[in-house]
Amino acid sequence: MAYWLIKSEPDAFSWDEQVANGVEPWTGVRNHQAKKNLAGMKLGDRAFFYHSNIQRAIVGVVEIVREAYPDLTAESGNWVCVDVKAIGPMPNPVTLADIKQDAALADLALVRQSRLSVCPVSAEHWRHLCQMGGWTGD
DNA sequence: GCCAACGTTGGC
DNA sequence: GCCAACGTTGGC
Repeated sequence: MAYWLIKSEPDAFSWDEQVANGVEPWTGVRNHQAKKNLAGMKLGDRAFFYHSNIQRAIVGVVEIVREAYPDLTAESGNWVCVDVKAIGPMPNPVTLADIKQDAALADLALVRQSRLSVCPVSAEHWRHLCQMGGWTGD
């Protein structure tokens, strides 16, 4: 199983909305590297749900429940989306400031490529971030 | 095919 | 609100 991190501006689509909706199509990605990451997602993969801009913190965990398929919100280009399902909130949201202070997370894609909205997360980083956030799920 | 100009994203 | 990073566009 692979791990990911997906970003959303809470003004546009928040964790609360994700929880309320349950399963949500993750549309609107218009960046080739992010698209490549979306296309690499497999059923059952987990992803951190990150609030950019205002809050800048990992606030929840989602699971990929449908692999990449055409993003119908795209007017042109072959963009894709996946469906994600809320698993649960991060007990203690892990802020970007926390992440940046941790040397073990220095090469996290989130830090190195701040503009990439869909990032891979290694298994070690995933465990580390779960520990920081008090996530006790699997 | 190069590069300057410009737009967008996201952190601060 | 500003700025850095980076992607895209268009002139040459």
